[in-house]
Order: sequence, then structure tokens, then C-alpha cells
Amino acid sequence: MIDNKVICIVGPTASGKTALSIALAKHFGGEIVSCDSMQIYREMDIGTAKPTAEEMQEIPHHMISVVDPDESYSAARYVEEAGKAVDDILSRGKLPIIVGGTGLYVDSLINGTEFAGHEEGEAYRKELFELYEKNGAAYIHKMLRSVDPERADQIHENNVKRVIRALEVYHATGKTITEHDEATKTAPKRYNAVYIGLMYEDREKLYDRINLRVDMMMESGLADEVKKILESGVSPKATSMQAIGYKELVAYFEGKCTLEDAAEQIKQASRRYAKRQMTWFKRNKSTNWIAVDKAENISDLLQASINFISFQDI
RNA sequence: GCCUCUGUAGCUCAGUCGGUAGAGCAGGGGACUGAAAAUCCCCGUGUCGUUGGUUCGAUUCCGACCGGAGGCA
Repeated sequence: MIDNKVICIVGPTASGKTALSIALAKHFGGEIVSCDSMQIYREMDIGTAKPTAEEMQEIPHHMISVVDPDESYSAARYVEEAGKAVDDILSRGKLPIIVGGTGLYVDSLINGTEFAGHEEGEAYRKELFELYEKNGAAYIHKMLRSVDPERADQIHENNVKRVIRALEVYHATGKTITEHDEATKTAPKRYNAVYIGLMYEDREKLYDRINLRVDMMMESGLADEVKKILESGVSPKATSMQAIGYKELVAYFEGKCTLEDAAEQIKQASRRYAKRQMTWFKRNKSTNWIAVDKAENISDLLQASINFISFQDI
């Protein structure tokens, strides 16, 4: 095994990443590192479609159920913790299989992105948000323009989160986020990844699968899962409760819609999410794509993946 | 059988006092470097039911026919 080689499986929700990752892990004797911004939360099992207990018993999984739902998490923290897990797997001579639906987390982990502007973040961020509420989006966008016109051109003024973050980096480091990004982009990648992407040539089929899976989640007691989390004291506003499948049921429990409406909302949000995921993953030109709807079964997928992997001489 | 209403984008509908049409939703495309399952940007041509007629010109007016809803018998 050559240094720092990893396999990375990407693809939209419900494309079958979990099944393939387990097959690959068995085949190569690897371990799985989940790269999913919501599977990191404990108690959120059904709605985030975590691997089953049996699957996790068969193959070691990392970065699943590592924080409580009332904690806030971040890409930076993910890179730190997942990076440790990957390094540990490598040091034991095993193959890390990174399975990701969260594009930012995947890229950040593989690239070893270092995010700028730690500590004082919170207070200043709040300050900026208040400025936004008081004076509007254009106001803070102008603030950004005065320090980093390049980034101001790139971020639409309505994208308040991004504008705030850019200002935050400047405030904390004295450097613009443009400068910071340049530096990290040119830095060598942390891992050498073979990318395997799962996609559907026929989008309708993916959507059918998504719809079906939501129905199954509802039957498996997703509503109860959400209810329990809320009853345990987690704020409906917590980041974890913004996850698809959770925020819609929170609305249901707040009496804002029927259970049927919530299920429909979950399906639609999942479809849109899948589309956004595809947009992100398509950007990576080194991804080896496999059309899931053209494969007969999981062993076809496994074989296709192995071909890519051996072709690239891992 | 008769009468009334109705047939326009995948869906729900608006509209053109006659010059080939537009909203919402659905959907599509894109961005993304410490909230990312989040956040944000962009995108609306369709036999205006069919077929005749009037007209320079009809989706718009008139007739017939076909489909849908309701009413009277």
C-alpha cells in the first residue's frame, strides 16, 4: 500500500454509496470513513440513513454518531477529526474508504484544507449579523468590498452567510479570504484519492428511489426519532434540526402541517439536495463515474469500482 | 335530450377590447474553502382542445365537433 492512498466514493443521496462502500471494504479489507455533515450526530439514525448496526459491526466505520444533536459542528472540526481517523487507518496498513455526500467535507478532508479565523469568530460573527439585520445585506456586502473587492464580486450580496464569513476571516487574520483561499488551493493535497462517483443516467429513477426511501423512513419511525430528540431538549433551531427529514417533522410537531405534507416536503427537499450534490461532485474532473441504473446489482458496481482502482494502481 | 360554464407550460390558473402569451408551483442549470442535508444566484415557446368561418391577421369573435364540470328534464 502506497502512502496516503484512499478511495473516495461520492454521489447524491440514495445512490447506493453505503452498499458499495461496504462491498469495497470487504474486498480490500478497508475501513469506512463517513463524510456526511448529518451522520455525525447521535440519535439521528433513520433520517440520515446511517449504515445499520450489523453493517457497522462487520466493517469499522468512523465519523458516524460522534456528537450530540445540540452541538454545532463545522467543516474545520470535521477535517481535524476525520483526518485523524484516516491517518490511523493508514498507519495500520489498511485502506481508508471515504464515503461522502457532503461535498465541502469531502474536498476539505482530501485537500487537508486549513480554515482561517478561529477563536474570536463567535463574537464578531454576531456583531456582523446584527449589522446585517439593522442595515441590510447590501451594507455588509459593501463592507466586504472595501477590504476584499475580489471576493465581493464573487459572492452575491444576498448570500449573507458567505459575506459574514469572508469578513470574519479578514477580521481574525488580517488577510482577505481571497488570499487565504489562494494559499490553501496551492498547498499539496493531504491524501491521494481515487474518486468513484455514483450517478443515475435517468434522473427519474433516482427520484423514485428517493421518494421510496422517504416512505420507508416514515414507516421506520422517523417521526418518533425526531420527537424524541426534541423532547430531550434539543432546540428546533439547532444545526442538526436543519437536516432534511428533521426540519420538516419539526414543523409538523409545531402544528404547521400534516404528517403527509411533511413527508412530501422531505421528498422534495431530498430531490433538490441530490441535484445540488450532483452539481458539486460534477466539478471534480478526476471522478470515475458509474451509472448505477445501468448496473444489474451490487457486484457489478463493485467490479466496476475495482477496475477503476486497479487501473489507477493503488 | 336541452341549458350554462369550461378546455392556455408537467400541475393550478391569468391574459390578449383580434397583431401567435405570462404568473405561482413543479422542474432545470450554476455557485460553494470554519453553519454546507445549510446558504445563495440564474432559467418560462407552449399544436393557447380539434375543425371550419369572418378578417390583411384568430389563441382571442362566430359555428360545429370532441373532452370535463354543473343545472333542468
